[in-house]
Amino acid sequence: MTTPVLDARKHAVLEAIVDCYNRTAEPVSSQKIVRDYDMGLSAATLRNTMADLEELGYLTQPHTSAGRIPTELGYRVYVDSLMTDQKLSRKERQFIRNRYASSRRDFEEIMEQTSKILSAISHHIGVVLTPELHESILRRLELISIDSEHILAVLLMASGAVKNQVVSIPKNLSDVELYQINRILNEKLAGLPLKQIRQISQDPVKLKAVFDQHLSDPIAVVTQNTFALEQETHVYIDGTSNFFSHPEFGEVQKIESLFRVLERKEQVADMLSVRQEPLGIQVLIGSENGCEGMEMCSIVRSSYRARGNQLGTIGVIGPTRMAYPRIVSIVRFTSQMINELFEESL
Amino acid sequence: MTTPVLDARKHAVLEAIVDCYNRTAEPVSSQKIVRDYDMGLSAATLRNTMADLEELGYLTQPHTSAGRIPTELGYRVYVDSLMTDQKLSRKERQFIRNRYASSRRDFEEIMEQTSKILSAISHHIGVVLTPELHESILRRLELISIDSEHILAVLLMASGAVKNQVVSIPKNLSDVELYQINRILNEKLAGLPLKQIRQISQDPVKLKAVFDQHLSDPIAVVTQNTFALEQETHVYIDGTSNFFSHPEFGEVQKIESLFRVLERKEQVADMLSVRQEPLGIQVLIGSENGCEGMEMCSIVRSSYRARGNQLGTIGVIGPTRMAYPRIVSIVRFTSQMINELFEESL
DNA sequence: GTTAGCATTCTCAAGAATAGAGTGCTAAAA
DNA sequence: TTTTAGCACTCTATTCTTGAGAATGCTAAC
Repeated sequence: MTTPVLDARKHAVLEAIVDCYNRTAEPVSSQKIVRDYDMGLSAATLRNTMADLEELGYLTQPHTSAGRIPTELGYRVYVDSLMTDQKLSRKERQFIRNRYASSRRDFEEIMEQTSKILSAISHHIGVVLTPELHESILRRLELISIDSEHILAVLLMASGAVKNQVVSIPKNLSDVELYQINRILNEKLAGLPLKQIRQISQDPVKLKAVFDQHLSDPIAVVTQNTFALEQETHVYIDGTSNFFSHPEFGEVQKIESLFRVLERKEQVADMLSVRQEPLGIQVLIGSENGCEGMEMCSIVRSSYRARGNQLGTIGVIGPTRMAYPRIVSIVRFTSQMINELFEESL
Repeated sequence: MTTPVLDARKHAVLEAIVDCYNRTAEPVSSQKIVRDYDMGLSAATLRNTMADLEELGYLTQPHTSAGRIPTELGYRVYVDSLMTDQKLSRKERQFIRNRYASSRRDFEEIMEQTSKILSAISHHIGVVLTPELHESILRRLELISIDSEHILAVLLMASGAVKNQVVSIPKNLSDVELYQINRILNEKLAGLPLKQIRQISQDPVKLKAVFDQHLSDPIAVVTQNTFALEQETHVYIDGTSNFFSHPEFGEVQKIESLFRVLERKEQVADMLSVRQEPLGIQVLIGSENGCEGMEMCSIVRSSYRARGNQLGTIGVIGPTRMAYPRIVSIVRFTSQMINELFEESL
């Protein structure tokens, strides 16, 4: 990371402007800084500095006779090198802990609670992505008879996730046979990632190799139908209506484009999902999220580790003008909490 | 039902106004009716009739020199006795059938698809409520070991719904014991409604009566923990962003109150759920839904029959100014489709 | 290098003027 | 008795103007 070519004063002014704008949602004037921040400089001097910062691309003006607001680049510098860590208060940490403590400990409940907690404490949108089903490791499989043509396959993942799948079966499969198949499948497939199981199930050669002398027609069919799963990530979203309280979304069309995106869960998953860097906090500012209609939103996200080292993502979506230090702390603390929850319980 | 005290002309005028307002979203003037509807009356005569209808409470004016719009009472009359059935076109029926045909046939998928279909074809919000878990009948129960302290209980309902529940168990329960318990629970409890099972599980006397000589401490504990379910209805909502296209929601605060309600699934469930009249279409106009913040919305709902006679609800939420005949047809046809799906498949 | 002062630019809110839509009423026609 | 034409009246929505206020950039002094 290259240090931005900004002297101490420019840093200080940029920080003040970001801070002030985040609080007021109004363009920041030189006067305002003189009054609210003790910089030991006159308004005229600040104006000069602000003009410099604008020329460098860190600030912009809505119109000639208005104050300045940070550009995306300005926020970038702020987030990368200016802002100071702001720990959550004891009260806030306790709030999060309590919410988790008072809910059940199963996978789904943790996911759902997390999105609720994130939105409740950040006052923005809380999002949780489950680990990709394909990457998940099968821990145990249970086949339950429904009728003569269908069974319910219950896939219990190492991550703690449970996936139900209705599967068509060859007719006239007796309970005993089903039980046998169930036993063999567990024996041969438990412990493998779903992706791999799927490859096996679709390749007769591999099937033969894995199941050896146990392989039979019914086993092949059941295996194939059970693991014909789509790529799948569950997306939990909460707090969407928090966006109505932000003044920058006072016009319907701005909020409309946002909501249209949020309704497409795949798009949300795309924005949030962490592929390259596995751990730690990431901040996507404005158009960096690469999603049309979300240019005025920033995302703070972090991966978490479910059981079996499965990686999922949590995140907060808010307006570009968000209190980054605070939101970063919230996301960091919450992802740690999830990691702990998965380690200790279940 | 009492026939409203309206002569033929008043009926015709009211119908024309409702129809016109629903298309244009603008107050309807006497001129407009003369031009668009062939009533054989002059504007002046229409004005007299409209004044009468206003006095009777069926119409209102936004301001003195504006046209008329229907009141809730006006819509009520229109829906109850004026509007004519409008069958879905072959194309629309085919659209719905195709959507169902190209999706899996399991319970969850049907529920989710239905909310999507409803919103896609109505251009409003599609909602689906699953049958209440408490009313559902247990078809089969499967206990799957997770670790020494937890099992996963899979409840397969007669309706086709599946409920997963992580259950704490007494330590050191062997696989064989678990299997035994599983067998006995199925033997004794399958076929009973969850509500009843819950009562049994919490009452030592009833437990003893049901399980007879099979009753043991582990069985009592597992039963109790497995069926300690909350009252639960799943709510599937789709198409919320359709609301942005309606001109009456041009201001943020109007749409805000709506979205705040939609985020509370319990409130949506309350509005939709049909308690008294079990079958058929119901139309709730404006404030009739009894939900604060939803006064400008109407609801068209219908119950459906899942397997085992479990009743759920589907519905469409749209602005009070909606095309009632069309929406009613959509909801009616879709609920029939679901009934068929549950009868034939799975 | 910093600051005070000032002309300049632009927005926003309030007021005034105007056009247009639609009504209710009255008196005539059917 | 019912219907209709005509017209005065009311209210909205749009446009334009105006003035106040906020903030700036620039210049000249400190």
